[in-house]
Amino acid sequence: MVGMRDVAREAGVSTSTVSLVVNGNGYVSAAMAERVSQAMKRLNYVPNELARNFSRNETDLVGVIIPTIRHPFFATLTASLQSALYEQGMRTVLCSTADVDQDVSQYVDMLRRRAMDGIIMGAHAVYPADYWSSIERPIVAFDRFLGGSIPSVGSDHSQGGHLAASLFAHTGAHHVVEIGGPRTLYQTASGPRSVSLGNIQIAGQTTFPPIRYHLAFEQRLQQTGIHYDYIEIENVAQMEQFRNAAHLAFERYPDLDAIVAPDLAAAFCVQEAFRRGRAIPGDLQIIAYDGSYVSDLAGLKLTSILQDFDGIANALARQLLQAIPGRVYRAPDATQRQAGQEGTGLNGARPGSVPGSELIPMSVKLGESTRWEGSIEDLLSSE
Amino acid sequence: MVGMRDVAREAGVSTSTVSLVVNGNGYVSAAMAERVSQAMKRLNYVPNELARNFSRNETDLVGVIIPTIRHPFFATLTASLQSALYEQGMRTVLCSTADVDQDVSQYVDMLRRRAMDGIIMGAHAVYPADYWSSIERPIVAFDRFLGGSIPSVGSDHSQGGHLAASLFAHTGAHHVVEIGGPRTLYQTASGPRSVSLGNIQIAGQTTFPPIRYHLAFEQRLQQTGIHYDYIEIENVAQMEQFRNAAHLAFERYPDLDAIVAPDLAAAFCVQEAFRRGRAIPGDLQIIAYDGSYVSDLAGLKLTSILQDFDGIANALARQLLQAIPGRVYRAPDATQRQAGQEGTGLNGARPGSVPGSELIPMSVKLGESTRWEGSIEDLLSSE
DNA sequence: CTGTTAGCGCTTTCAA
DNA sequence: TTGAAAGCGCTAACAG
Repeated sequence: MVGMRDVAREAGVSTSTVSLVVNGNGYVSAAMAERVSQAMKRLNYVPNELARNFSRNETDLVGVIIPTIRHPFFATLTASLQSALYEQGMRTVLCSTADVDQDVSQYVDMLRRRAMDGIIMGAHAVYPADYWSSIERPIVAFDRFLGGSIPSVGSDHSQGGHLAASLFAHTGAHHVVEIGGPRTLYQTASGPRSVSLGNIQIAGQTTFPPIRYHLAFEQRLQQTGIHYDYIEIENVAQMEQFRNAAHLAFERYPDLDAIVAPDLAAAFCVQEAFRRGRAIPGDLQIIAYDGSYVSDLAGLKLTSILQDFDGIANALARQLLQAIPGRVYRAPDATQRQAGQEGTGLNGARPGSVPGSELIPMSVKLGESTRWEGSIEDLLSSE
Repeated sequence: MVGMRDVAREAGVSTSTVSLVVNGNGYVSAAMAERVSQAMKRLNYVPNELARNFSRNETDLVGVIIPTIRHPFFATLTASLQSALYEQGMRTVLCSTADVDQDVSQYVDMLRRRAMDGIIMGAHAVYPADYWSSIERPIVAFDRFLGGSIPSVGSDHSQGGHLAASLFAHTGAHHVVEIGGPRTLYQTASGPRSVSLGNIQIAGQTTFPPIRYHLAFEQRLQQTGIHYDYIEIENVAQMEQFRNAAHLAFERYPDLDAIVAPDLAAAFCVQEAFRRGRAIPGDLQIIAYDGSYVSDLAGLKLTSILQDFDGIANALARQLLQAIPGRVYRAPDATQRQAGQEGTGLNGARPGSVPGSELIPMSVKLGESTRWEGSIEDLLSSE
């Protein structure tokens, strides 16, 4: 293997000069640089990144922990993340826990051993807050609060919940069924505390922010007196559960006339509706929550509450880069920033109460599965 | 940072002994091992993987190059790949070219610089064969032939094409429309050679094996005298194109009564059909090719030609590991091997003509979008 | 601007 | 079974 010394010898310079040329940082005269470049070319020199990593004590690798890359939501988010990270000179190590049937700890250990420069944590895990804080390496959480000083980024789900409920409230829904994640995640940041799904309104943070969508949703429905029920999906990584939940919704609540569900579940609901001869949106309205491409495939264009995947990804990348010592976050082009926006943008971001946390605004894309004829602005102004 | 020397000092042994204990390979007395372990615990020692990588000249990282992780097909494949690689002690670096708007060469350079131990190449690239062979580092291709000695793994698409055509032939289709990838990839392994889509039958390899599906499909249809047309998708990474292709199929060929299409396109075809009041499968039959979960979401259960994602992933992982010097491939449990099998398994794998190449058998899952009432065995035995 | 030099933390012969 | 020691290839002071 031809190394720097060889190049240095060939060019008649020292290794440090070669290093400067390769990395293009320090001051090297043009002549010298040229001479070295020629030597590199002659010898077919390829820098050894392992040695470089070892020396710098960095890998430029970021672990992206998610439940499964199969799921369109996480696939879409991961695509945005990979792009945002790439712009910052970082590469993505895929860490989908359900796909490899592994605990999160495997990947955290890689972080500890410095195999990665940081981690974006977007999967469920059972560790107490001090597990995370004791790691003392760059970690940023997606849609969850891990512990004291670990930043968190996620969509503004209270806004999303409010939007969904408003749509139903203004289109004369009577019985809404919501399909969503496990209730065991209904906990406050101050410790595990189970929360009734009844009439209460939570103060403070939940450890699992998407739950705020449910709460806002519920609250808004109650204003209008719409009856609603909840169907729980235990494991987001198992697609079967989305189908089962959809089936259950129709079996258990024959009089339902409105559904909000993660778009995978929403797609199955469409199928159930077709099969049972329920007309959409005349007889039954459906809102897909998340807004991955699946909401476009489901037999008709679903109205959906969109997450701003690129916005989330950029925020995550920024938070992570800021947590890596010696790194600076370079903002992407303005043109790129807007790429994720589709449909109607709403409120600006509001800071969460956890340090470094960010809420990314959501938006609505009206499709064929709801009855609202006007614009979203119309809807909101009539609130 | 506490390193091996510290542990060695604490335990009163040499660093090499500590190394042996950490890696659990050499011969160390139980007492000594225990003493060292205690010391590690006391000092909270965490091995530095960068130093290890540097020393071993390995990273245990594999780059998975695909067009986009957004696409359900590649997401599913990547999930299987990640699992297969994890079992071999390798981690996955996500390299989706369209998501980061980068050329394949960026990732190949990483391979050259030893930032990864190998690459699985599943995206389109324009380089000549000698580009790939000159790299002289572990590379395995998915569904394409790159160059002389680079192994290739992919589904047996001629089988898939034959299956699809047989289904149509036996259910009285008259006008079949096929939606598929770019025709410019219709090249033989012996060099770029464009191939008419007319009546000819190709001898030899195409550089892009999925094309064989088209050829087999066409050939089988001709036996029955079924009229057919082809609609081309230029860029697989752009989902819009799938929708457009679906729309185009109905506009251009109003009398079509059968469609084969990648499942994303198939899903949009269902939507078009609904919108136009075409009854499925009575009036129009649809076969989804690939068989990712999308074929279950599309408003009804689509009949699909399935790729064996786990089978493909295991073969890719095996080929790659065998190409990495000093690595041995350990076969996964029998239970895991079958995980990917769904529907009806068919012919066994047939070796391709390129060294190290493998063809993974495909299968059929009958859904609601075709009219065949019997089993697949019935269908094939009536051939 | 360029060269000298001292590591980075671990693996791996080779001796003892 | 354990220890001593020589790197692995590059970076980054520091000196010139």
